[in-house]
Amino acid sequence: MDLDIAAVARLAGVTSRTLRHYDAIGLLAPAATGHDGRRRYGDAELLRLQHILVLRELDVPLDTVASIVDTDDPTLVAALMRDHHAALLARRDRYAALAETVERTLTRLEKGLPMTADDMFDGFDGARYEPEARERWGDDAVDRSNAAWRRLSPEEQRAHLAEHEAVAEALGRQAGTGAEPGSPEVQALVARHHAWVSLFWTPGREAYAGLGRMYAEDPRFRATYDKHGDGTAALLRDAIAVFAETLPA
Amino acid sequence: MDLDIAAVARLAGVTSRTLRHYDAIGLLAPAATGHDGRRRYGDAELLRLQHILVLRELDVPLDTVASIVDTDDPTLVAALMRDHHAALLARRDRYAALAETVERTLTRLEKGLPMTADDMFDGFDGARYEPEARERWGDDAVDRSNAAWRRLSPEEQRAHLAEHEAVAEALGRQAGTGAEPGSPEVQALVARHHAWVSLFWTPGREAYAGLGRMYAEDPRFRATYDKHGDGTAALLRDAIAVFAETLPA
DNA sequence: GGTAGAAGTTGACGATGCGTCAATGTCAAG
DNA sequence: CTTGACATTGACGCATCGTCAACTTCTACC
Repeated sequence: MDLDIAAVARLAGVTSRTLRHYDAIGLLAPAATGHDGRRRYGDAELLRLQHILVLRELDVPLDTVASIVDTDDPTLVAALMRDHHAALLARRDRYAALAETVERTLTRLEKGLPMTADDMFDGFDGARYEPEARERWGDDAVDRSNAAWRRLSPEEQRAHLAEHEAVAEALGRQAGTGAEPGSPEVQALVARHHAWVSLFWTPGREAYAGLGRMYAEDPRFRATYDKHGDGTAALLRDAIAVFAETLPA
Repeated sequence: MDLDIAAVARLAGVTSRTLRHYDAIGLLAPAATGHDGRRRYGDAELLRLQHILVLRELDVPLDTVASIVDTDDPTLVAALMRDHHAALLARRDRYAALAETVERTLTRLEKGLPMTADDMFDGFDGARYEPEARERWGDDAVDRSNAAWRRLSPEEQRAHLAEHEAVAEALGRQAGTGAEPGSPEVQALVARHHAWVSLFWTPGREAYAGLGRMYAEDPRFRATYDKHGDGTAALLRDAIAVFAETLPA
C-alpha cells in the first residue's frame, strides 16, 4: 500500500487540500514524502484518517480530534471507538426525528391544522437530542481524559501503568485459584481497576460492562490479561459485570 | 403568540446571537420591534425559522437558504419541503452506514483481520452517500430555480402565471366532460403543466407524480384547481401519474 | 531528447457562521 | 431607587478549509 494524495482523497471522499491542511496542522502526516516532496500515504495513515473523519463528522474541533487520535492506550482507543459508534447512532436517530417533524409539519399544513411551537421544533434542539457532540467532546469527557493523562508527570504515568499491571497480576492469581467473580477479593480488585480506568474516563454502568466484554473478546486485550494466567480476562469480564451493577447508569 | 428573542431561542435550540445574526443578514426579521428596540417574534417567524433550520441542518449556505425560504410559490414550497424531508432521510441512512462502518472496523480490528481501504471508508464518501447537500443545493436545482424566476421580468412572471391559469381552466373543462386522464387532450395539457413547472424545477418521475398527488390531497392546492370545476385536481393527479411514466427516473 | 499536460508543491488571502467581549440601555421586582 | 437580568449594537476573532497564483515534476508521446 503506497498511495499518493489523490488516491487517498478519492478513497476517503475529501479533497487533497484537506489532506495538505491536516499535514500542515500536524494532524495527519504522510507516511513519507518522495524525493520530490510528494506525499505518500500508507495503511496506518488511512486508519488514522478514518478515525479523524468519524470525529469530524461529529463536529469535534480538529485540535480536539488531534488529542483524541493521538492516544495510544488501547483501552482508551477501544472505549472511544465504542463511544463514536454510539454517537453516530444518536445522529441517525436525530435525523429520523427531524424528518418526522418536517413530515408532521407538512401534513398539518396541508390539512390546515395548527401546530404548537413546541411541536414544530421537536428534534431541533441539540441539547435534548444531542447530548453528544458539544457536551460530550467539547471540553469534557475525552478531552479531559487526554489532558488528565498528559498532566501526569512521566513517573506518575509509569506508576499508573504499574498499578494496572499489579491489578492484572493479582487477578491472574485469583483466576488460578478458581475464585468467584463476585467474591470480595475479586471485587476489590475490580474496584481498583475501575479507579484505574477512571483517571481518564468515567464509564457508566453499560459502558463499563461493555469494556469488560471487550477485554474478554478482543484478542489483544485478552492477551494482556491472560498472560497472567488463562481465564484472567474472562474472570475480569464477569467481575466487571457484577461490579457494574453498582454504578449509576 | 408574541415571543421575545430568548423564548424563540429556547424553543428552537439556537442562541439569541444566532437570531440577531439572521436578522442582521436579512434572513429572519422579527415580526416587530418594541419601542425599546427589542425583537418580538410571531408564528410566521417560527415557521420560517424551522424552515431555515432544516436547511442549515443540511449544510445549505445561509444565502442560499435565504433564496429558498423566500420563495412564495406554494407549489415550489411544497416540493421543496418534500425534498428536504427526503434529504433528512438520506442523512439518517448515511449515519447508519457510518455507524456500521465503524462497527465493522472495530470487530475486524478486534479479530486482527485486515481491511481493504475501500471497506474502511464505506459511507464516508459524501459523493456516493450524499447526492443531496452540495450537489443538490450548492448552486443547482433549487438555487437555479429561484434565480430563474427572479430573472424573469414582471411581465414574464405574469405571463407565466397566466399560462398556469390557462392550463388549469382547460383542465377544468376536460374534467367537466368526464375526459380520461390518458386522453390526448388531457395529456397535452399535462405536458404544458410540466413545461410550466420546469421553469424552476425539473422533477423526475417520482417527484412529478408526488406533486400530482399533493395537488389532489392538499386542500389549498385542490382548491386552486377545483375552482375550475370539481374533480379537476383529481384529474390532474391521475393525468400526471400517466405522464410521469414517460419521464426519466 | 524535447515538449505538452496533468498533477504535485508552497504560500497567501478569503468566506462562512456565528462566539464572544465591550459598552450601554431598559424592564420588573423588592 | 437600586439591583440584577436580559436586551441592544458594534467589533473583533476563529476554525476549516476553498481558491487562486506561481512554480516544479512526472509521464507520455513525438
